[in-house]
Amino acid sequence: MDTLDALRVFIQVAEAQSFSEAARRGGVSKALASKYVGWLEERLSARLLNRTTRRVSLTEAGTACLLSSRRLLEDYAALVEETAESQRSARGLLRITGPKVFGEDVLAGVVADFRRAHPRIQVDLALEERTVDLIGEGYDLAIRIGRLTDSSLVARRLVDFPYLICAAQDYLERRGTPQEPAELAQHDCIVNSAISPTGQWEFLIGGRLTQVSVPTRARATTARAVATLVRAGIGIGLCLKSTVVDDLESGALVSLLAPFQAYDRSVYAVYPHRAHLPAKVRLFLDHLTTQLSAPSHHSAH
Amino acid sequence: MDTLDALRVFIQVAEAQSFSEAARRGGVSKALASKYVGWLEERLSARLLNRTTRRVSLTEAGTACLLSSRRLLEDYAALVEETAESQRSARGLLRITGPKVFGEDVLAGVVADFRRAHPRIQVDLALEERTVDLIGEGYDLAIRIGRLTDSSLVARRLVDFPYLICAAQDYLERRGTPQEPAELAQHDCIVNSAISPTGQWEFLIGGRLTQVSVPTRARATTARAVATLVRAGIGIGLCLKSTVVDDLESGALVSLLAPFQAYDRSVYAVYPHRAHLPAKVRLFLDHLTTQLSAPSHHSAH
DNA sequence: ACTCATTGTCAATGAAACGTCGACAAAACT
DNA sequence: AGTTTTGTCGACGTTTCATTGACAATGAGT
Repeated sequence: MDTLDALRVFIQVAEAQSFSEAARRGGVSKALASKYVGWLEERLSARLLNRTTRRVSLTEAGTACLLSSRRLLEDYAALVEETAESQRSARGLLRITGPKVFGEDVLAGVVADFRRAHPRIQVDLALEERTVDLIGEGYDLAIRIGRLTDSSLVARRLVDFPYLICAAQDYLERRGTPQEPAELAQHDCIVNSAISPTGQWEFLIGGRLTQVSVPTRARATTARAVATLVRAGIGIGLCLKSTVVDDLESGALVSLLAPFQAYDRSVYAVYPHRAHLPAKVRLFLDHLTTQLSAPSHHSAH
Repeated sequence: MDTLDALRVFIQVAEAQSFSEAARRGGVSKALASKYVGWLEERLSARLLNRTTRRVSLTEAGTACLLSSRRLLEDYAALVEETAESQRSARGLLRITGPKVFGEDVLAGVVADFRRAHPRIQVDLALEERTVDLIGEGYDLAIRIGRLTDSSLVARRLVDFPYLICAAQDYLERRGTPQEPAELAQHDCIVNSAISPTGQWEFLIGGRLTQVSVPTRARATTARAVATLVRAGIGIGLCLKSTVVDDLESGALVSLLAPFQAYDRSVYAVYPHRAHLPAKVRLFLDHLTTQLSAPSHHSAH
């Protein structure tokens, strides 16, 4: 028995001066209208309407209640509207957190674009390596790269970053082709320091994810730089697929150790809950998705 | 599922920053608190609280909603208080209707007394012979004399006015004692024009209420005047018992036709409903009861 | 005065919630 | 690693819901 519904019915009855008429207008049975008013009267310990079978009139308490009720319902409507507005409107502060490198290389650009499209949404982009507590620190969205730990949060995969172990054809002719990760120890490797700061590569060996230390011949901080070094025949590199796909087709580069290859990163957007996503978050997610599927951004990281 | 209850729970959860804590304070199960908030969110199509199993924090929509909710609940409390006040307080306008003669003789005095006791209650005393429509015309109370027609209204008997057919001892010695109402035709009768304007008396004959026309020797407008005429031996009169009780004891007057006697009037207070009687009405009813049981008023009518 | 339609309420009834319990996974603390 | 506490979910028995039809009271139209 909802108090607000009861007030609504009471107002309608008072205005129509009739239970039957009010019931017809309000789409309820007259018995229910009677019950609602009776319930309200019981709750307020006051008779609101005097009624015979033919006539309905307000008591003094009813008159007072009628005025207050109208105001109260208006206030409630305002509450609903206000809440819906802050839910629906493309404004307010959008707090995003993400890893530093990806943030600087990609997110910053996306955010700048987004702000042009939605100038009334303030964006607060916090780039930190640690995994922040979304809810505890009040973030709307986190960008995470790699595999996610289970949690009560919702993750949406934005874009995949498939990697391949590659080497130039002439390098392999000179040094041979490794058949297992362990054989990399006899090779020269080119390490992307952004994703392998410790000089280790991830492999799937015997069904287990294993870190393998590789001899670092060269380092680079971007996927494109690594690809360039690999093409030059300096060594074997863990390459972002999109940067070397043409070389693989032409045969200049060769993919190695495919069965063991495990380093596949994806970019996830993580947010607190799926239902009733605020407009500002939804808009940014859409923006992020379209921007990241555009190939122009694949070069980074 | 009461919207206001849901808002209350939501506020408590937001303030306690915890469902469990809020549930403990509010005396509900934590499962229910969770449901209330969920229901509210569904209703507002907005997530109000972000929550993990350990932390609860307000969303932007939740912040907006929290402020509005507090105001709304305060307004509702004010509504309840206001209504209760207009119900409970000894003030406002009290509209009373009643018959003219009784009103002038008795009610006016009672009302004057009442106004001294409760100066903040305005009394509107409408004296009309017709039976007014309490509810249609917005009266709080009607004073009715005699038998009441059945209705949806509530009647409270305030005081009885028992009547007796009486004659003086010496009149009966001269003219004989009637044994049946029909024999009154051979007698002289004294009629109270206030209660028998057509010169008819009411008798119970053979179990049926019957109007009997009596020969009118004299008329008077008050019960006391009738009693005086009867004492003087002018004729037989329908006397208010309280005016002649002393004469009956002394033997100066004799009661006649007691088995047929039917004219017994009572004063009733009639009001729309029993439950939740407003204070002003209840106070006046109490006042009326005590004033009318005081013997000083029995003389009139 | 009599009929007749309409009013507000009540009792009965099947349907749909309500609120609690126990269980569960996630998270924080020891 | 073990333990406690958190928010949520599913299931269950109970309560309340909202409709229906019946009823007395009432007023309008003969």
